Amino acid sequence: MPDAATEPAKRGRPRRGPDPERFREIVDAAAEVFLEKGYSATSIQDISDRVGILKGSLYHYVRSKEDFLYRIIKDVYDEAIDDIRKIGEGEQEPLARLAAFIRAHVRFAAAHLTAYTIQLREFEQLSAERREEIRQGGETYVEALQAILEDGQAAGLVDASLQVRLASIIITGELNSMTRWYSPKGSLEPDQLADVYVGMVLTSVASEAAVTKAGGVEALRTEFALGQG
Amino acid sequence: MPDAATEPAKRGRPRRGPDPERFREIVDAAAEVFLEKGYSATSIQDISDRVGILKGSLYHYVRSKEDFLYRIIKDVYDEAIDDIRKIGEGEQEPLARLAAFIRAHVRFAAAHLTAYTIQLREFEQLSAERREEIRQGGETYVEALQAILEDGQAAGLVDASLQVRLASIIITGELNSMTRWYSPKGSLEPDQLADVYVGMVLTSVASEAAVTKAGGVEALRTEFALGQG
Amino acid sequence: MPDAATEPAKRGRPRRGPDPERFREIVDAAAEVFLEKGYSATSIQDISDRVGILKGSLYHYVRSKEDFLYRIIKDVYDEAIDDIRKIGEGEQEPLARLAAFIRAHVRFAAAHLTAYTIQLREFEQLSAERREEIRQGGETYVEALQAILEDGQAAGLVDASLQVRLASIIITGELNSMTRWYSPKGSLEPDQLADVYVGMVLTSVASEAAVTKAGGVEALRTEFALGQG
Amino acid sequence: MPDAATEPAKRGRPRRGPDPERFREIVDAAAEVFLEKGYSATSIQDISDRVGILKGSLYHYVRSKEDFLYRIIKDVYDEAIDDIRKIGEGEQEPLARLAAFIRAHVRFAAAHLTAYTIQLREFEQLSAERREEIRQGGETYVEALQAILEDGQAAGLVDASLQVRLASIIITGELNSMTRWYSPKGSLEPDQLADVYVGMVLTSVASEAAVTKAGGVEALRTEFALGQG
DNA sequence: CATGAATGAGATTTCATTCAT
DNA sequence: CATGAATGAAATCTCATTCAT
Repeated sequence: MPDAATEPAKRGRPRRGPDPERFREIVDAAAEVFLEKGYSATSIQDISDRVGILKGSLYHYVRSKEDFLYRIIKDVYDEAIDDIRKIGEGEQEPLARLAAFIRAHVRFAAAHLTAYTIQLREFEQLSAERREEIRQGGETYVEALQAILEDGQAAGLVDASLQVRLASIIITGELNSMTRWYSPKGSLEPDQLADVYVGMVLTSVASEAAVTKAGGVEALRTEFALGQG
Repeated sequence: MPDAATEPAKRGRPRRGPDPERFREIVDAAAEVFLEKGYSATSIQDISDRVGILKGSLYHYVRSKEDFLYRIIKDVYDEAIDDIRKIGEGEQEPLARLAAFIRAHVRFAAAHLTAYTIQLREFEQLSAERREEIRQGGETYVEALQAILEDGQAAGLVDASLQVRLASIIITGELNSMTRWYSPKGSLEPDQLADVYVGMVLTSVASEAAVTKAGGVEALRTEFALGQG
Repeated sequence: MPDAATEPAKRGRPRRGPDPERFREIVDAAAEVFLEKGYSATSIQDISDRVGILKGSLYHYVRSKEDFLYRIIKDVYDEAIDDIRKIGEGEQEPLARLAAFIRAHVRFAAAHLTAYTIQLREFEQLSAERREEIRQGGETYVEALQAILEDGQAAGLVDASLQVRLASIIITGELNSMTRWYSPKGSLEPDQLADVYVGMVLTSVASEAAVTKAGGVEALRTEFALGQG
Repeated sequence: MPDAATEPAKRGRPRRGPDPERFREIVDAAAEVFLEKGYSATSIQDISDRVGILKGSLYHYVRSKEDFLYRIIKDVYDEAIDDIRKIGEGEQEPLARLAAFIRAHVRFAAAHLTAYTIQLREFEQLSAERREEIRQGGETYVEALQAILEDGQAAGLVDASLQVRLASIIITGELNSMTRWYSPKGSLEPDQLADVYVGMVLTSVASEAAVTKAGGVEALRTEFALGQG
């Protein structure tokens, strides 16, 4: 995976590549502006203003405006994929795994709020080839969720009549929608938000047996909570 | 609400403005393109190409590109507000009202998929004044939802420990996220989707009492379903 | 031969196409500047200045700077090909055909001096696809010349030991080089120049027999001359 | 001839300038690229890529892009002038001198193909001062040729009715056009090509007397040939 | 010598908008 | 109403050149 596509401005032979810290600084500036104005409505000028550099100078780091978007999205995407893989490696119980999945997602989205939001909003603005390349990343959130729900059904803990694929899509949308309003500057900590999500999602799919086992819906709703932040 | 801004090209002589059908046709074309490419990434050319007209000609119908966006959003927004007002006027029982609210939302979003999606995605691209003007429309979805949930808590049917404001935001996001994947061309009918949403949302907020009353979570999950479409 | 490639700015459906006279005016202006400064050294600004228009306005007529070059070259090329085809349709005698070919070439180059010069100089600046497309035009000057010389050898009028292919290339270069210095503003008429070319080229390839038949080299050198202009 | 302009980076301290071999290497790289893409279409990047160096580094050798062009052209030009001077110093007979001139030209062009081609094509891209400076080099090819032809007419060996100035220009164009197709990689040796040129050019200007003296055109055409290479 | 960051100017192209016909 | 030419501003990108390290 040499990823030559954005290896900033590698044309000829030499080039150790530019200072990676500076590069990150610049990509982060781009991300901020993309978040505020939207990718298409952002000009290269906007980015260079944010960095405090002339617009032409940005092309030291990147070959096109789209490269910025690509970098931002590729990076979160790769990390997100890693994250998914690790989830529930310990947990065997499906509802516990579901809870862990949700919490991981909320934490991740909160930790990479800017980039993750951009990925959700602007993915379609990437060129077809790059969209394809990134999508190959493998298993998606939806698929991972679906697998957990299926395990849950097999274990009798998830409502057997649930349309698992559809539910996964709905839950994913529910979780992702936090990017539309969540701010790290607010008083709501990621883990507190995760507690709420976990409670709502679990009860929205739990089987009768799961509810009973937990001692009722309200009990189930707090069973996997971390408590006050 | 004089709304002169987009009253298509009313200037100078006593003109009744252009053929309203043609106008709708053109605004719909604009909406299609905005949906496909995003507002900022759409050029006036793109729209005129879709209509089969030269770009200069569009200015007979509209005074600026933003007018298209405004028209599209204003129209759905107004209809949506009307819709909300009607909800549950009959229903007195909070969970029934919640179910009705959800169903109405799904139906509405499905019926106005393009415009509603654009409203969600591109609202921020409107000028500050127009955003302001539109927002004055009144009570939002979130507030309406919140009111229902509060009634539910008062009636002991919604989990008393639920953070109602937060839950309303989450549920709204969950419902709105259907615009990211739902297609009227698929085999899933709006009412079928609503059934699923209703089941998941209701159980995600229901109190112990509500569950018991319904005869268990699974029962509650289908209590307000319309059944097969 | 729809030739959509430069059909000026046809994006959507409609478009009868712009005023062809204005288009020609603009392409001619571009040709002038290309001739003076060279294609690569010419900016779109240079062209628009020459036309007396803003640079952006040029994109009404053309989709890229290269389109100008393409138009210029394609047009002369097509006419040149037509020209070649007609040559010597009457003449049966090889040396007469050779003389006619040379005269036609000189007249053509003089008549289309700007465009023909650009074609010779800047052909390589076209994109690979366009070069390919144009080359398909068919038989080239060199091939046409070669055919005439071969006929001449068969008839014993061209030196049998001549390397016909090589001679054709050399003669073509000799003829084309007039674009490097010829000016219609000078006192040398195209037909006078053609007389000189005809005399020099014919004697440079003539067989012993041809010379004898003409009554000597000097006689041969004037045999196909039109005389004073 | 102080020529400080490109005396590679001699400023400030007592420096002998950079390694001349490295300098030549770099200028040669520039020449290659100029030949392939044309001077104006070549970027400093292109050159530095070819050398395998970063573009900023080129400015250790040269003060501007034009300096490369100047170096290349100046060098061939100077050598070419030297070459002309030597021609025919031995030969007294005009046709022999003409043959020697042609052979020398072909050899020279073949030996310095890249630089000579660039000189022909890109001379006009030099600044006015540098063009002037170089032209002062003295007598040009055309003038040298013209002198030979005039001697030939005086000796009765060149067609008396020939417009000598015009013929010189034509022959020069004929010879120079070899740069448009000749390749040292092909099987045609410079001397073989020179044989052909000599034969064609001599018969194209020879007087009746010269032909008779040689024993016919065909004989004249091979009289000064070196034969198979 | 070479690097790599940056500059500043300019190149090509796009695009919303206007307007005479 | 529609056209098509044009505007004027801005957007993306290129590039020769400089310079501290």
